[in-house]
Amino acid sequence: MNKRNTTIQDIAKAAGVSTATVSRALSNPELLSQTKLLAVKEAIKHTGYRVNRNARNLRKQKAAAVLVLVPNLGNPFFSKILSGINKGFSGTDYSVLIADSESFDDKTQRIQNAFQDGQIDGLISLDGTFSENEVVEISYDLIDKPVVFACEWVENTDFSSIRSDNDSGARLAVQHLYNLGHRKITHIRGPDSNILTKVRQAGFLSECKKLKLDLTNENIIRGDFSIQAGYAAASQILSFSEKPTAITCASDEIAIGVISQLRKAGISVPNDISVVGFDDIEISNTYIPTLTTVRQDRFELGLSAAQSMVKSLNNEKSQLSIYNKVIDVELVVRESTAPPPSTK
Amino acid sequence: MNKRNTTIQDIAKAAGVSTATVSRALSNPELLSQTKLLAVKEAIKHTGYRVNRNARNLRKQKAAAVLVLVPNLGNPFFSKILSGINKGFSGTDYSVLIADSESFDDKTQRIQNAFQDGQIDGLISLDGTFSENEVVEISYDLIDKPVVFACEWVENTDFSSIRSDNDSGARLAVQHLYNLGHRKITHIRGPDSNILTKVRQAGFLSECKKLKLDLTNENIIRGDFSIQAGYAAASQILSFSEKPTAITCASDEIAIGVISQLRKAGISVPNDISVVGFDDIEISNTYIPTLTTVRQDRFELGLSAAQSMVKSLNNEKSQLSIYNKVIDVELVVRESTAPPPSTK
DNA sequence: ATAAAAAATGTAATCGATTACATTTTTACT
DNA sequence: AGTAAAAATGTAATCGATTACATTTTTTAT
Repeated sequence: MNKRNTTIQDIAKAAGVSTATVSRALSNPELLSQTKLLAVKEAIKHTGYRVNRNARNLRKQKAAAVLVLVPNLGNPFFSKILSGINKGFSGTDYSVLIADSESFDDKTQRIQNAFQDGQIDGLISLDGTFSENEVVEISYDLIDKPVVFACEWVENTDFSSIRSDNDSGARLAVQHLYNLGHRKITHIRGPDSNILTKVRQAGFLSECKKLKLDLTNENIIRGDFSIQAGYAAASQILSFSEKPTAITCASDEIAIGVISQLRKAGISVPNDISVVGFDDIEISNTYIPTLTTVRQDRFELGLSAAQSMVKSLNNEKSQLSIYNKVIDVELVVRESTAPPPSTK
Repeated sequence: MNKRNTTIQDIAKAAGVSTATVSRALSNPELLSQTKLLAVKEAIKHTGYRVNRNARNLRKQKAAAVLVLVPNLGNPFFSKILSGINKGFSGTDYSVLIADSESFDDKTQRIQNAFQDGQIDGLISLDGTFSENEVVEISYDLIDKPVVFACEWVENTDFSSIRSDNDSGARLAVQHLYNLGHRKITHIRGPDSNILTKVRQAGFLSECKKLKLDLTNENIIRGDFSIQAGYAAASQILSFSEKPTAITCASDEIAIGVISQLRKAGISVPNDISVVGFDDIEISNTYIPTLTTVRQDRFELGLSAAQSMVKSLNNEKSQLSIYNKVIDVELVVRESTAPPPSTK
């Protein structure tokens, strides 16, 4: 029942070599002669030996784990990214620890602790809402430790980052509506503090200007990424003297909220108003109406982030290099957009 | 830049005590005199010392981590459970590792490895699809190590398990439809191998019998939990000579797929056919029509699983005890159900 | 054939905390 | 006051792998 673990000593004895040789067989097999290597491999196979991670990590001063910081685990948007991250680490020795920003008061404290405890070698953050102070805190402690932002990021910092082409996404949505004949378009933005909000709104406004569309303060409605924000935005829109003929949203959830609320007020999507989402979450293809949206490849986002982290982690000697990658987005045209009523 | 870590030795020196005393201050403060305890605490605060997990774990032969096995991370259903699990471990010393059953060929191998490498102290599985052989494999290696199944489970085994009251859920759906006047109800079940499929179907059939409803082989349609399965099931139903007036589904996703497909064939939900889902995922409250469904408290499921795991983990000496918990479900009545057309 | 260089292997220190066991100090009781 | 019991503290071995350094063996070049 309480059999002592098989250790490197046992293997050494069984194979008739020293512990150093066994260790080398494990991590630098090219240093060994065929004979000894074979003997060690044989002994390992025979005993079913497995290295003790704690011992290795203690000696190597590593954790063999990375922390993934998720803004809100309950939000299905992130799980697909996680899935990609997991994929990116499968086949490596690294474990993936997951932490939910929401579940602790002081996330930088949490990150620092994890690093200082030797629990993690790197950080992948899907959460871009760090204040300047917080950035300093994690940078200071993470000297020599890689940090990668995925999906969201922090402006004016030099952390690695993998992101979607949010600007193009916002523009594609506007272009699509413009081509359908829409001239009065409202954008429902995400939460104020969010970088995605900023970039998508900028893309929206810039494209509107380029197309010479009139812009008033009714062109932007504040929200957050939730369905509830969509409800609220719809109510606002209903109060406008001159309603827009089309809406672009900073997320699919907003879009769904808007559609559902407009419908309650007797306004049909897309017959009366067209709606474009952002993200292409699972449901968008099945919602009624199916949602025209800008697809972000979330799995790829996670996968790339993991891969760039692995690269950084292996790059022991050289100073940390910054990887940046922008992933293409794609406009998926479905039922929620149509020409504006007047042109019918 | 490369400052040596602060160790227990440094603290001992600073506080004028032995390393044993420092260690005790960390894990058994009640053994120490006020004076020494204070001195140690002071030194720790002053230096910002943090224990090295690898060293502690090596010595204690622990991992201070648990593995959560998720059938498919990309599926939003699980993220809320994960969130609960995370919550359950916050405030403890344990880290949560997440693995995706889908991402490796041999999941028991993966689990065994994690245990043998000393990477984990326990396993929480959201995945109940283990063959007899696989169960033996994990049981054998996990002697003394806690395993908790959450949401799904494996029959005829004595692992701890936290689950929803699936039987009641299935019955509640049937009762609700019966009360509305429905007499011909079809159930769309989940994937064959899944325990939830089995239990929900049994609940459905048993309740139908209790209510003296006629049952033919058209009362059960095979599927899996996906939207696509809903599509397929809808097509089958359309081919029935005598269509049901109501449908209960093994998941909300199925329900959404069914509704969307029926609608394409010109059949309205709930006017022509009523549909009840299972789970109450995020979208169910916003889908058009909003979905009548059986709510599972997924966060609670995860939280309970984590808590029972923590209990087992702390219960060092005593033999492993089995915790079982059944969590109540609740019928949430929304727009997708109505009396059958004939009674209008 | 021999010296020098390169490759292979071994010895033992090391990573940092925990804890069995030994020792000292304090408390309780006669 | 004196002794036994209890509490507090210390010493040093230990967990299991890695690696600096030392030593031996093999290869290469003259």
